[in-house]
Amino acid sequence: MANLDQQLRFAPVSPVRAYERVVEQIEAAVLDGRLGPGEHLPSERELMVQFDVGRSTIREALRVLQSNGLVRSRPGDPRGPQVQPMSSGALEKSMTMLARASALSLAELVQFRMLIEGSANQLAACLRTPEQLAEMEAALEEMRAALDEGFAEFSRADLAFHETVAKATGNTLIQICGAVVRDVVVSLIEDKIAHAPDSRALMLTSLQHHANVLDAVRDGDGERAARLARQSLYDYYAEYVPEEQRAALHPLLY
Amino acid sequence: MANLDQQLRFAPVSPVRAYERVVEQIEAAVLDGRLGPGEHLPSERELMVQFDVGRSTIREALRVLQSNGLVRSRPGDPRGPQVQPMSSGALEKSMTMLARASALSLAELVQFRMLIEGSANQLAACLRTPEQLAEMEAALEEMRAALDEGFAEFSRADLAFHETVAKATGNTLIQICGAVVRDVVVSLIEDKIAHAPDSRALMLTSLQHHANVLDAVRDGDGERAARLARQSLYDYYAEYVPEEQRAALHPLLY
DNA sequence: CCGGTCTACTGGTCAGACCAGTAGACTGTG
DNA sequence: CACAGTCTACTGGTCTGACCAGTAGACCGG
Repeated sequence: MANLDQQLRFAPVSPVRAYERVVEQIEAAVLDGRLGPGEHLPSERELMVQFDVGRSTIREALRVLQSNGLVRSRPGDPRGPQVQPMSSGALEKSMTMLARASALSLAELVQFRMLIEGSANQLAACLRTPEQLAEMEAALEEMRAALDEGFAEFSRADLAFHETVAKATGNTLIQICGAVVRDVVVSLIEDKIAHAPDSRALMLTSLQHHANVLDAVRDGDGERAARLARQSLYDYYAEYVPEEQRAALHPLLY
Repeated sequence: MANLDQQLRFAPVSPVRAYERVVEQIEAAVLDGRLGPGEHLPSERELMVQFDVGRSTIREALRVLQSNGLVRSRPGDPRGPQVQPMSSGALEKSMTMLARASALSLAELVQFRMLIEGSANQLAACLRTPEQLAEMEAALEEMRAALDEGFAEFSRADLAFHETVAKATGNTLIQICGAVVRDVVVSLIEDKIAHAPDSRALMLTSLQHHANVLDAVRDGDGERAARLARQSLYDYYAEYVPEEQRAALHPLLY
């Protein structure tokens, strides 16, 4: 009896639906490479005889696969559903969902962004190619040009700059996490900044900060790039973070 | 005509399917908090009159939502599909997929993990409460106790230790991203390590590394904790990263 | 060679049916 | 009164069969 309590614990059993079996098989075929990007699955009516299930079952399976970005159905295509090239779209979507739904405080988001973008700049400073450096210079120039076109335009150019840096790291996860957390932070805060009394002054100091970071990247000084990037994020957002949570951001400024 | 070429570029038009509209609406309701975890949607037959579509359309929408982890349908439940608490399951799944399809290299994953866990230790060193420090000590003790219970058990204790550190940062995103990337990295590599000729030696050095990191955390020395954490991850995983990609990890070791 | 028509398919949607499973009301019993 | 069993009115899972709009490719007339 002690055995039954301590060792022989059973897991709850859940019925396996037919459409899940279909998903599994197709998923496995794609992941094993038996079905490469660009290739086509049989039509729904053909799949339904191969799997020996009804069309609705096939369709539900295809819906799941489609929402995971593995296949795409196009009405009228006589070749059937097409296997899509691997993309990080699903990852980005689920990450955005989590960030938007789990009631994250601004402090957490800014802290995370400081973490990601700091390291991104550090890596970019050490790993960038000359072409990538040129892209960053161009992105900074875009920001300067957007100064007179209003805050919205400037903000777009700002995001583009950060994206260029992220791309230079060569790390997909940094790009995705960076993009997601940037979008969420901006969406939480843009109104307040746009209506700030001296938004032009804000833009100017922001531009200067970006220029300083880019200098460090140009010099290949990863540590300085990271420090400056974190510091400028802090300067930009700290005032919107409740004072009692602001201390959590300080350990990242060394 | 120059106008048409340079400015008036049209985007490809894609028909919006009915089930997508249904997904959008329910998704929005969940994200806005109008529908909280644990609450129930109307039954499929009820939804089908509310949205004025057929049942198959409703079902395909629910399949998508279910595959994204937002709702769960249970046959026979008279209350209808239930909204699920937010979980990182979908995120983990899509990241695992990408990794298995080799759209994510091990180098990227390890690099990202070094980044996250380095900063996590840095924050934990500065922000931890005495209780959290005690939890980490306990987790390390668990690892020591697991030394003789085989590699699988040791690995579990290892992951638990990292989770404790992540929790001490107080940052949800760090916890989630950390957990996901840890799981993915481990699942990619565990066989190779478990069958290593001297897995006990590996465990011993790993234990020592963790103890060193914990020392730094105890001292409140964030920078040292970060450096040690990154270094030990590098030492642990570098040999499995193809040599030509290993250089991308070095900028994080300063 | 080329623009239009035709045809045989595709996926998207709907209606209706059946089944197995569930929760909660109902029942008869002690 | 308490409680085990039955009943009932639902639920979601699946299948069938139908219709429509859209597409690709064959076919055709110029």
